[in-house]
Formats: sequence, C-alpha cells, structure tokens
Amino acid sequence: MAKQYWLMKSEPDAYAWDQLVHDGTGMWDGVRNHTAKLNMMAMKVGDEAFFYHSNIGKECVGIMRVTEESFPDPTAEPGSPWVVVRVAPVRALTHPVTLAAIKADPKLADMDLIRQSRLSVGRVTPDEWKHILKKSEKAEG
DNA sequence: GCCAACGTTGGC
DNA sequence: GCCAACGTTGGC
Repeated sequence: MAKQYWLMKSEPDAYAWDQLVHDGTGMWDGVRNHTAKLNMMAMKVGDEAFFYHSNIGKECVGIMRVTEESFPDPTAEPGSPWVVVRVAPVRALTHPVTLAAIKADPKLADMDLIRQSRLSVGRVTPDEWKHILKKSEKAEG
C-alpha cells in the first residue's frame, strides 16, 4: 500500500514536539475518540504525520514517522478498545504552518483538521501533505 | 430509540 | 472567558 499521511494533535503543555525530539521516540497514548482510534489502527510503519500543537501555537511544527503499528493503549483500562502507535521524529518544519494559514488556503479547506476541529488524529491526503510542506518552506504561511 | 443535559475539546 | 462542535449519558 502507498504511504499514508496523517496529522496528530497534542497540546504542547502535555506533550510537545521538542519532547518527542528529545526522547527520540514516543508512544502516542491517551486518544479517547473512536474516529481517531480508527485512524491510528489504519496506520502502517513508514506512514508520516504532522505534529500539530493545539491550543498553544496552533500550528504544524514537525514531521514524524510511524515506527510501530497500533497496539492496546497501556494507559487505558484493560479490555478497553483504545490503541496507541509508536512514532519517531523525522524533522522539524522549516517554518511552522499555522492553522490560520491552513484555513486561509482554499486547497486545504477540506482537511479533517478544518472540517472536524476536535478530531485529534486525522487523515491528510498526499496533495494536502505536499501543499503544507511547500508552505513550510516559505517564511510566511 | 429519542432527546435533553452535560462534559470535553479547541478556536477565538 | 466564551462558545460551537460533538461525544456520552441517562430518563423516558
């Protein structure tokens, strides 16, 4: 299957990009939403995801790679349906791409991030992925 | 099975 | 701090 792309949100207060870079790898735990869970279950090793800082920053700050496919969330009650994936940082974006910049771009208006603002793990199409990468190379969104 | 109440998330 | 979106819960 072709590589898939994702966007994963975290409040930097709780878990920030710098922390993931520092750790070298991270378990994406604590997801308690079924749509997000299904997305995580669809992830394959090698898929890439934007790390998005919600609430504080409200911007995509880096790229990470899925290194281990979904398995039961050890922070959840035994028998509950929640899962985690393991991720590793690939690189920081040259410039963060803000939510405002994404909203302002008609090409990105249909993203999960926009249409379902509360979804913490969303799909990104290859076109959207490329487009956001291109934006991240420019100084302003 | 419907729906109102309530809690949480996240942008503004 | 407010509010919209949306998920969950509980009464009926």
